[in-house]
Amino acid sequence: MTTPLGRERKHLQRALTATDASLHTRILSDIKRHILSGHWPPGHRIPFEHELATVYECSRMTVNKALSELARAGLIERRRKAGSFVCRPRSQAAVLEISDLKTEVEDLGRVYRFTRLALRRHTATEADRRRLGLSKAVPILAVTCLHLGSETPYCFEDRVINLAAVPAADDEAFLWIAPGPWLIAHVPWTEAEHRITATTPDLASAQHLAIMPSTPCLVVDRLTWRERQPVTHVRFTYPGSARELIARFEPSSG
Amino acid sequence: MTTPLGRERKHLQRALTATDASLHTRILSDIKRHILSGHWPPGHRIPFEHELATVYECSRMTVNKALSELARAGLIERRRKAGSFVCRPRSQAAVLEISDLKTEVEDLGRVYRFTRLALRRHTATEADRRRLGLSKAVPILAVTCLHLGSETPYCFEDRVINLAAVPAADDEAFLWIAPGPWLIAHVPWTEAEHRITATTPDLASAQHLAIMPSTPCLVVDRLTWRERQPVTHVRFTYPGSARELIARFEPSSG
DNA sequence: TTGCGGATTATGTATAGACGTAATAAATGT
DNA sequence: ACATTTATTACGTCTATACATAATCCGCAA
Repeated sequence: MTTPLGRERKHLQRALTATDASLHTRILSDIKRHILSGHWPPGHRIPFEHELATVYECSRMTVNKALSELARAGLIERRRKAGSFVCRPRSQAAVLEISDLKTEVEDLGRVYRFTRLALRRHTATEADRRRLGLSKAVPILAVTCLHLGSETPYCFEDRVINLAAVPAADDEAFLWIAPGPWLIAHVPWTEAEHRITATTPDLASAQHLAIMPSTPCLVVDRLTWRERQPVTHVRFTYPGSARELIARFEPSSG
Repeated sequence: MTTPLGRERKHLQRALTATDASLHTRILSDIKRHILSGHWPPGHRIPFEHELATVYECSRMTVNKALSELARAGLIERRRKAGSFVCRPRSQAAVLEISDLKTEVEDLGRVYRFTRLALRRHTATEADRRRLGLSKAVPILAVTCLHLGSETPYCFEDRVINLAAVPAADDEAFLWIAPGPWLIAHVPWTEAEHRITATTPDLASAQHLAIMPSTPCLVVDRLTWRERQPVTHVRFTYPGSARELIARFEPSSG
């Protein structure tokens, strides 16, 4: 029977579940398993909150916590009165982990080193403004760097920094710390947009990377904002052979 | 004063908050704003749950819901007894939205069409097994397609499907529906790994795309599993000029 | 000074109940 | 037959409380 016994029942549940973490975690992974295995196909209505609460002998709030997380993860869709339904998989999405270059190079088992090439402070030219999506001629800092793996050119970095957004960058020479890590440490939180293309390198890149101008290169453009204010634009040019961007996608973070 | 007035106080709160959604949503976005603006820098301890509960005149559970979400989003870190702290930004990560090719082409304002080229059913060769990460010689389906934008070659698709994982694919000719959309509709949920590289195209790709073999191409390799079982491997080859992968990153989904 | 043990405290999990909200289904009137 | 109202239902939010858990703080002793 389902007489409400409160705390007493909770302890019973604990004893039975044992090994696993919390109850709502267990409910969550149970449902996730049903969905991932295909046992509950897209469109299938999963049991109501009160039904699951009865099955797991817990309160509706506990079930709600599990279902809410599944909804935020995009595995289920919840509709009032109707119930909760398994979503159809999203258009393929992938989380592209773009760690910093040091980690990247060292993951390949090579020794990381970078050299700062040019560093120039000036007011934004038309080209700079276009790169940053700015209309005003703010002061900017232009930096170029070469990143090496075991003394072999690995990546050419061409960056402009909006000094109006990051005044502190003006006091930095970027000889001991690369612009990327420095910015991460000094600009609290950012939004970013990445553009990934395959092209032949421009002359400067080809020269610094010591490759033929016809070598296909992977070019990653990153524009970073903070509170809608453009902070920095950077172009990374990798010789196509040197680099693979790897992205993983799983339905949920669990 | 902070006399507990329960429901009465809740209605007062509603009146004050008005415009916005739910209380825990408002608490969440308030805190997020503090972090994104840099007002609360990384490492900063945000107010305790009970403090926020007092400020917002609500119960601790409501604050808990907001803080839990922020923790799951990676904006804050929570430590028992110590409190909740603003995280330092993750190594740059980006959500790469790889929608289906139809949408992709139509977003460029062109008319989508695809043609199926070859379709062959056979047991997995050594090369196929390597592509899928299989050790056994299962039956597979090999398909090649050409995707066009306004009758211009846009992308060459070279795919193998593990028929042991998706037997139903054997009855499909892929003349009216492309393999990608068909699989999404028939394989419920999947994990995937993407590899993105820049290279010169192989002969078949260059020929079908009607480009010079020296043209830099963006190559996207996608390996898809379901419950750890390899489902399909596909290689998309885009002429570098035709394609940009765009990825956006924000600290949280909100 | 250093190491250990207990008190303190913030978060983590769960509950039972309440009311709001939106969408469906049923009953009703035209 | 169709439109409109009403009732039902399941999710959404919030409360007040309880106890678990783990880390820190503090005092005491070696």
